[in-house]
Amino acid sequence: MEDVAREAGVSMATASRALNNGTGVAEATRQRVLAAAERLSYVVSPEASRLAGGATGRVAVVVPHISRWFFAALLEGLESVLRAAELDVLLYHVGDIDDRHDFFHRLPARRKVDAVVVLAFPVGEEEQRRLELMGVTIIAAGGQHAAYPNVSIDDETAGRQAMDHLIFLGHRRIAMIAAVDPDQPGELAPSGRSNAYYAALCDAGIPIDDQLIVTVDWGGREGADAMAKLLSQREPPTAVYAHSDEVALGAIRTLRRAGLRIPQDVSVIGIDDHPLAELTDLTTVRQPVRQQGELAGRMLLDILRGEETDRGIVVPTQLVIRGSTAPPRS
Amino acid sequence: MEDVAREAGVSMATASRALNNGTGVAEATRQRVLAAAERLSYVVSPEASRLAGGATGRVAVVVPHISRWFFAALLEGLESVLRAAELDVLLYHVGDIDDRHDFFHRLPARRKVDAVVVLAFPVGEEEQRRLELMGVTIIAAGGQHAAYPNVSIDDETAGRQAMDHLIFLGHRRIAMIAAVDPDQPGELAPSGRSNAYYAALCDAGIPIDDQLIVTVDWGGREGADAMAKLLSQREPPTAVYAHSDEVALGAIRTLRRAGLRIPQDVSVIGIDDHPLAELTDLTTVRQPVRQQGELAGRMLLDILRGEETDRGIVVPTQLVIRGSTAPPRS
DNA sequence: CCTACTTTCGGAAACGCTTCCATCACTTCG
DNA sequence: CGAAGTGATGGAAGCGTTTCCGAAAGTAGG
Repeated sequence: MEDVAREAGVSMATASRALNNGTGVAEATRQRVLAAAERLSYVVSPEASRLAGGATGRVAVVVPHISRWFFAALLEGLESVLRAAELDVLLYHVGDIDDRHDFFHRLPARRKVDAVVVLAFPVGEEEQRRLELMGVTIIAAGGQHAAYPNVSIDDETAGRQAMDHLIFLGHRRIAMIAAVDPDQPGELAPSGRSNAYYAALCDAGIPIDDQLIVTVDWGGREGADAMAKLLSQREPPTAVYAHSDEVALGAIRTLRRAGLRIPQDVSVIGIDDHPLAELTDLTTVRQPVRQQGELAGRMLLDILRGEETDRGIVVPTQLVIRGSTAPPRS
Repeated sequence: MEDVAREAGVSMATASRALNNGTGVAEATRQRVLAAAERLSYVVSPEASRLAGGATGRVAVVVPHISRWFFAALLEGLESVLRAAELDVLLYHVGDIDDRHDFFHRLPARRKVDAVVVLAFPVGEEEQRRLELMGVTIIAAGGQHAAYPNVSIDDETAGRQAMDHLIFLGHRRIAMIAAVDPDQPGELAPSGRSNAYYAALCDAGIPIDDQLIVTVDWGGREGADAMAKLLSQREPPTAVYAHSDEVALGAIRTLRRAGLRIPQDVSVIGIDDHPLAELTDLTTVRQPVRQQGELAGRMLLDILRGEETDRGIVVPTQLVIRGSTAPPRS
């Protein structure tokens, strides 16, 4: 930086101010400094900057399951805008509850980041307070947490879109395969996707049959198992509403093995619009995942800059009708 | 740290040495310092440490496509061991060639990491030299780059396992859908998976028909298109060897739409053993993806510690026979 | 008992930046 | 025309470590 200052003919103090968009620097001077920095292809040392009281230029992203498409896509979107803003992304995978505790226990002590973005999993009150107390910004994406700024879909609306489609087609015996994340207890409160099931059925005047509701751990194989359970009943459903595409795909596999045709014998609908949903001709409710990541990134940028911003964005979902749903055989 | 030094009754210099496993510190003194640090729950400031010449405790992971299962799984494995070793993971998504150039252009200037792990994509000679020159360790995972330490599968062997299975079943008219990454040109050299096709056919005395080879961009939809192209020929194949499961899944979708049954009319085999391969009953060649990430992490740790280590691990692949392959109709 | 080493440890100088405070050249108003 | 602002700039003190170098203390050999 010394070189830059000299090149621009100013002091280090001024150079620093210019580089950090600080106030009290004549526009002309700033341009001169910026030009000099460019010429010398200079970049501030984050270490020194942070040490001297500046920002780290780093944000931590906490994600429960990297290898699941949903999280990866969210991450991809987030990373793209963060990187464009010259921020570095620190990745933290918190698989189970222990990891999670560990993360929230450690990070604060080190103060390595300016902010943390939590991808689609609940953060306890205490954990949140702990972070906020030390001035780390925190935002969420892909899950609804009224507690802090976040962007997500409206799970209940998405669920309704799926359920209403099934009901509109004429189905009355509709099963639900609810998925929960085994590693992330806490949000066991009734999820929006489940509520949608009850509400839709209620509005349509269809009685609720507990037998038609199966709750499993999140995943394709689990979805397959759930479907098997559903098929073992006296009066199997004519349609299945799965909380996610992966689960739906699992259900379809079981149905196929059972010799049932889709959608002639049983209709199946999922949520997410996983890339493979298109390939497998699965009807689903699309949510713009990458976009949620991007929006979260922009929101974070705004907050970091101290600008006003929406503290709760809900992105729309949309029914995508493909070949896995049809009216029930009459 | 000052507090710790005082608490232990030594100077800061000694405290620092003790904390960093440096030499020239009496064992008793070291224990005293460590105890004091523990008592005060002290952790070194990474910023200050780095600024003064220590290591950053950070490693950059460069990945071309976060949201593809393969890369995400690799990343997950890598992250797990790196994190266990107290290293932080900086994530860099380099989508296209520009990003990539940008990355290699910028990172060195910042010196923010101790090492960089390149996930499954080629790095140019010059780029490599640039990194090595400045003392950043570099290793690769998920792709074969003899240039530096790496862990991967043997693509040719994997391809042979797939092809040999098809040939063993009696297929002679076998198509190949080769996949290339549109964003990462450079490795256009014949891939191991393609070589396997030629070699297997050659060994079996089956003539090669160029019409049966289609090269497409990587992806399910592209696989579907490729299959359509294959089906538009006078004499379509009885089996399809796809370079990856996603491509295979795309091919299957086209086959289904064309009213062809799998595996009775056409056999399809992929490579990777994507989680959805199991759900869709796709025969494939499994490669341990997460494990490759973990091995790469360990290898990096060894190198960083200055220990001897294998500089080229090849993990085995394995044929997984499911329902998408069968002998051809005679 | 003295000299020449070998260990162990403390002093202090970086490391590259931010920011408080003082300085200085102008404006502006009475 | 002078006093009181106002905005731009420079000087210098940290920020929390690591590491070079010299000093002190202990060991061994002569």
